[in-house]
Amino acid sequence: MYGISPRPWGFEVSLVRNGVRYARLFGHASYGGTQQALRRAQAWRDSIVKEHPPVARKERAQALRSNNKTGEPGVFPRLSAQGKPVAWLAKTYLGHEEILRTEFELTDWGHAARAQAVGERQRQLGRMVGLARLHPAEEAIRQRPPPDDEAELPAKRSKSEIVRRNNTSGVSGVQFKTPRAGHPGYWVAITYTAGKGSVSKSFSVRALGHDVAREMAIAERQQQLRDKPP
DNA sequence: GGGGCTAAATAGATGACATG
DNA sequence: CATGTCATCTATTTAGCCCC
Repeated sequence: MYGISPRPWGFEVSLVRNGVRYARLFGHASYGGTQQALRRAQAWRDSIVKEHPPVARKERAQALRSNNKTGEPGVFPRLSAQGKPVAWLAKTYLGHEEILRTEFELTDWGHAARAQAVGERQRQLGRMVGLARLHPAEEAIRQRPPPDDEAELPAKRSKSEIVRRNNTSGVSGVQFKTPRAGHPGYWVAITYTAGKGSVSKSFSVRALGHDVAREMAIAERQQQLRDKPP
């Protein structure tokens, strides 16, 4: 479930690479069930992970932080109580149990101490290996070959195909209405197009009968979807 | 000459809000 | 109501620094 958060309506995938967020939603209504939505979410998550491997640790360690004063990451002076530099040092974090550190005292090196530290820092970086470890699951995902039954998953359904929980007709965009008590009612087909409002057509039960009106409304809805601009 | 604490940066997880 | 976007919280990594 790495990078995937369960939602009441399905799953959300959200990953960040180099400051860019890659996020996508996989609702079970859109993807034909919880299992299929999860499979899709995982496939997409895997593709993002493979497309955007993390930076090399070595590279990341070179980034200058805002509190850096020397202009060289990992290189800084050791100051005396009076605030005067007494030595320059190079420090690099290789791992919890291995932190490299070398000091170049001014008494030994004079003005060359700083340059020595810069050079030493470069040598230290040479020992830093691997990619930034973002999450234990990352490596496994990058190795894993894509599943071969990917194509068998149902295609994403458009919003207009989704039958909502409160739908009474079994067909999205088709509903039965009774304007007032005693009225035989009518079937309506309605389709919404973003920015353009919606078109609708009604089919009277009094004129057509219940079943015919319903069938015609369903047919009308399908026609509306065919006419609908993208 | 280190040991160890801490701040800064980054990214995953999660909740709030928006939209059709 | 279902889906989409954004903000915020939290965990991890590691440079910078203090102090013995």
